[in-house]
Amino acid sequence: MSVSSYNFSSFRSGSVVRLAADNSSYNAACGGCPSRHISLCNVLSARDLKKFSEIITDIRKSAKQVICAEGDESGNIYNIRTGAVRISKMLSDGRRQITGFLFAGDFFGLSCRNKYSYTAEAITDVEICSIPRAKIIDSFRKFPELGERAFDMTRIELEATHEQMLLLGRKTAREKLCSFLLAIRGKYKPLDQGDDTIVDLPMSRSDIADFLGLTVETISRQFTGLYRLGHIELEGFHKVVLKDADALFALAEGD
Amino acid sequence: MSVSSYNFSSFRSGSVVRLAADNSSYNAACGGCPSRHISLCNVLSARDLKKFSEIITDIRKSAKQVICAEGDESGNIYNIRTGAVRISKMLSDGRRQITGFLFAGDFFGLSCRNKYSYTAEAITDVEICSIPRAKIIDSFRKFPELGERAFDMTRIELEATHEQMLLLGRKTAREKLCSFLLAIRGKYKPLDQGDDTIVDLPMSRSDIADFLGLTVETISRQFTGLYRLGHIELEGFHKVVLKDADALFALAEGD
DNA sequence: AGTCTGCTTTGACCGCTGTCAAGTATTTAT
DNA sequence: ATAAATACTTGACAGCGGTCAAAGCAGACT
Repeated sequence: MSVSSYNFSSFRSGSVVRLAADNSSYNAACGGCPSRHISLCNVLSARDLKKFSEIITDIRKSAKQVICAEGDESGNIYNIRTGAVRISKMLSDGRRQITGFLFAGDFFGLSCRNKYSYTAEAITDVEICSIPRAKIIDSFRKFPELGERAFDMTRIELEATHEQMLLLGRKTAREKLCSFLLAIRGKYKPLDQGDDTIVDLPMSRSDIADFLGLTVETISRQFTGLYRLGHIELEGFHKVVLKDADALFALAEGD
Repeated sequence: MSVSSYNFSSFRSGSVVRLAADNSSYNAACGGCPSRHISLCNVLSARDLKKFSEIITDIRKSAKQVICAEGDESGNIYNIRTGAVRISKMLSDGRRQITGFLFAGDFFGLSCRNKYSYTAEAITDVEICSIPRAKIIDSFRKFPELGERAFDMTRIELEATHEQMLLLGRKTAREKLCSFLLAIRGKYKPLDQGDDTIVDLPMSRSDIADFLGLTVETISRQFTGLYRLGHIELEGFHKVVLKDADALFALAEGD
């Protein structure tokens, strides 16, 4: 089964993705996990995974539900099996910054001490697994390769946030949207159709705005602008066809 | 010897901070290190530190010199012993985003794979130690507490970048500058003088602008604005007296 | 099917911050 | 010390993106 079977277009329907059990003896919680091969835990042997799975709780949330809230006691870390999640921070007057969109295989909740420093909400229906913080930190000691993998993933995330800071601080609205479309495309490598690439956007315009430091109206105008230039086409609100990725790439950095 | 002895006001002169050797038998490279107690390596025992110090090279750079450049092969990670460093990324047309200011005890260069994804430059004269990537990753395995400490520091940095994304995407110019002044104050806990707090800013106005996603002119106008409100006073370009930290705090979040 | 509700698009206008330019202060070099 | 270069401040003006308002669209629920 290939990775692309799990790109996020596959769960937009909200239906539950359930793999047929394979022939291994994994604990049910992890054995059938559709994101296992791209998750934190993919470094564990079958034997270690079974042990590891004992500390895991399965959770499902439907779209728009809160998974954890800024300020809550950060008792658990969460790993996404299917679906899309947004991570956000708010100012007291309601201004919101989305700091990341997370998908199958991504985890969150580790970069906090006592309290979550951000809110995580389900964008689509999601399946996630929850792991007590104290226990996963134990696991990092028990299974050093797991700790290394978590560290690696954290470093990759840190690099991505640096790129996003460049975007937020220095790019124009058009550059921001082009960068975003390409980043989403790159991250989930959706199927190519001819020369065009179709990108699924499970999040709303307002989510995109709050991710890029813009308003909904500006996002909408930029989508229209790119359409008029012939670089994209819109199929409903949540699908974008990239007609000319090279042009988008050029626009993304102001060249 | 307290941490505050090493707050960054102490090296603004550019003079070399050198501690009297203590009575231990540390290797010279690390034994006299003025940032040892706040650095990565502070978790190592005297014995382990001695071993660890064998892979370290001391480096000095004077202000404005490049330590490593975006795109260079990322062979080393760097730890700051004294001085201030700026980390930045650039767009092809020269627009720059500073993603962080680093000081004694901070390290950089780990969150990259083959190439550095950012440029690091000395703001003041600096003393840094350089450690080959491959060897420090080895050390993480040999001294697990060192790896955990690096992981912890990386997670703290990641949380800070989330806060900075909120600032870049959603705060006004005034809110950005107030947040910045308070963050610098909080980070280095400089000496209080009466009720006022004096904050040292080794970086230029243009560095501050590129850190906050603004222009030099806007930074300058905001400094003047805060001065006219009576919340700060300027002592030369590189010292700010916070006359009313509470007011700044309120302004930092738009309350 | 039809209505409702929330999401998205579009338009008109405004204001914050950027741009350009000139003048002042500070640092560096001689 | 003096001169030159660099850094900072201030002013006038412009424009990008925000705000406010209204209309179009799509999915949800009877």
